[in-house]
Amino acid sequence: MKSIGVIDIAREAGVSTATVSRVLNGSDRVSDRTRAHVLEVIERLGFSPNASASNLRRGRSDAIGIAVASISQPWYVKLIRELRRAVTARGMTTVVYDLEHSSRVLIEHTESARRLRLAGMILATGDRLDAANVNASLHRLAGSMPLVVIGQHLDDATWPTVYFDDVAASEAAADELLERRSRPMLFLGSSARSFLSDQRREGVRRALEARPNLLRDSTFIQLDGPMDFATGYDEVVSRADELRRYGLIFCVNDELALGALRALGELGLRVPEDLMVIGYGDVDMLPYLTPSLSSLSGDVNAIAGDALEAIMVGIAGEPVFDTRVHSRRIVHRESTEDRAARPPATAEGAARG
Amino acid sequence: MKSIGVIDIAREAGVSTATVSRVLNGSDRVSDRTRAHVLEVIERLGFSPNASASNLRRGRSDAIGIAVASISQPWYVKLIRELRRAVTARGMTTVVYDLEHSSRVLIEHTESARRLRLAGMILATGDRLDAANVNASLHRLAGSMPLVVIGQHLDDATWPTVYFDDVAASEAAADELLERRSRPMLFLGSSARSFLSDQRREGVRRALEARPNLLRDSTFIQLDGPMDFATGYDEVVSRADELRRYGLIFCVNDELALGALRALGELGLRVPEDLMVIGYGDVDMLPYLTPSLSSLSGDVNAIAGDALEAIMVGIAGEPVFDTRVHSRRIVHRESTEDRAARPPATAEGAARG
DNA sequence: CTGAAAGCGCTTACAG
DNA sequence: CTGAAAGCGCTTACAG
Repeated sequence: MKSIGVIDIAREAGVSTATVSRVLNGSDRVSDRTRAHVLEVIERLGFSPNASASNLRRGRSDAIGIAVASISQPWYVKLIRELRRAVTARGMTTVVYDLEHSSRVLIEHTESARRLRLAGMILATGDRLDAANVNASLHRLAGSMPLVVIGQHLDDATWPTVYFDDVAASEAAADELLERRSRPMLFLGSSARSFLSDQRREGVRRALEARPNLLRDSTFIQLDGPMDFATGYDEVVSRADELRRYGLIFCVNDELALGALRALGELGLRVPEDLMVIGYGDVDMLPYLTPSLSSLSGDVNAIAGDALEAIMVGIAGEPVFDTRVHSRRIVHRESTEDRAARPPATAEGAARG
Repeated sequence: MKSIGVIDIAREAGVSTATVSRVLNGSDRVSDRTRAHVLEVIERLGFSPNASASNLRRGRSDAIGIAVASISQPWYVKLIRELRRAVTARGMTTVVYDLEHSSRVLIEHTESARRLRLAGMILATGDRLDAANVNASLHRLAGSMPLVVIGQHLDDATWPTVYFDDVAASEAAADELLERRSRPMLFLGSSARSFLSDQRREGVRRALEARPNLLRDSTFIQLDGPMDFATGYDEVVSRADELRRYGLIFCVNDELALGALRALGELGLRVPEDLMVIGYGDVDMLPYLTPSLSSLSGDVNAIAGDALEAIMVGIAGEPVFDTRVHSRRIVHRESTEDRAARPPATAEGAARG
């Protein structure tokens, strides 16, 4: 079936295609009477303007790309939704890209975004972007459209960056927990592929550096595979013999922490009495675990607001800020409670964390 | 900056734009020598073909839309990834739409898909699609491109449908659990807005119908808000006084079940000794909870395979099957274990469920 | 194997 | 406020 175009609408309405186009685009250079008539015809014929033709003629798309490290991580889903809400409110649209933590997929998506001539791209990932092929793709992308990166600053970036200071957040959190319990730590999950996990480890290391005897007996585990529930579980179970050396397990994300929690339970170790556990990201389910999990939380809306401002200013062709840094806060729940024995479970209202 | 086009490539390579286009599209009507030369120029100038121009001229996009009820639910994320993998392997691309469980967003996205002249749309949701405005959008969409719906069959559907038989799955599961523990049930989460939750309740109801005395003392809770961790928690806490009446809490999704689990723990009720708990969806984290959560599992790949076949056949313009039905299986973990006292936690290897 | 030229469906500067 | 016409950057039927 041949689909309906502006020509069909123009003929049916007895006007020119220029007028149809003006109605479609909300131009005020159309009389109310003409506009109403044209809209009626559009509605009646079920006309939907061809976005390719429109974008081609205009020389740009009205869509902003949102690429995130993984849509299976709740923080990124919140970010996508907040950005979509804000972008839609400005009359533009969004295209979502799930990078699946894969540099191959990242490169595929950046090429796709270039072909689509998107209005701009917001890229949010903690995975390293400095591999040669990824870096080249990013620079090519930034040469085609405004780009904003959320999560990490690259030395050779020509684009604005918004991120959390995870070194400071980790150091502050580790410091606070070491004050409470002066014991060695097990750090779970730095990775050569993840920029953020490096930052998080670095912060913890700094806190331990001020306590050399604890640093000596602490362990930093590097993970090369996925950092998910199974890995958190496996890593803890495989270290069953040495766990009593530590006072805290510090995980680079909440998934690892949840897996660790399960493993500790199976091993008969109590949380927080024997070992405290803390994660990163503060996903929604943490208050509902038993024990509820503490985590380092980062405000989605603050980041989304900055990214949106940067991309809009960039689209307008104006100069954009270079870098914006946000801070995280620690959210204490049962897994880092300072207690010798568990209080009555209902007392804390932990589910309202 | 004016971006590079086929004309620039043609001039630089000393060929016509027709030849450049043939190289871009992998036509075999180009000599190897010419092809290599043109590709070199494309690479050197960093040329990226304008998708709008290409789509406009071809009259179609090579992108398939994938719209899911919510990207915060892991099953849908798996579906998206499996579909993307398969679509990419066929040389096409995907566009992801997150419906956020909102009919308004669904309508926005279907209109957007029509404007983009997508090659086809795969829509996966358990939310009701029979409201007048949603239904009209779907029929308009199906009039514009091949459509496949995953999750529910509508009587007036003109498109193929793939779904799980959740009535049968719920009935079988409830039956099995009632055999083990002949006690009334608390069913959590049917909703006027969710087709799937209706199906799931219906299956449970049928299993109870064969046991009238249990049916009489069972309770079916309708939820109008979100069906998330907080709701599962709140609903159980607010029924603290009556919980001992029940032998099982049957939840329409895993999120509710997790919230319920936490609430039961706070109330001092043991799972599964006092109450069994089962969810729906079998998300990855369930084996790592304490106790690990039982759930009804559905195979993503089988559904994705059928949906992909249907959309591809539809794009080819050939007749497509009407309906394909898949079955779910129950995955037993600690929360439905038949036991009087908890065995040693390490015994079961639950984390490998 | 290659090129000249038409045309996909819109939008917009220009003229009235 | 409205219309005639050019043109966005590709692809493809046609001719050679």
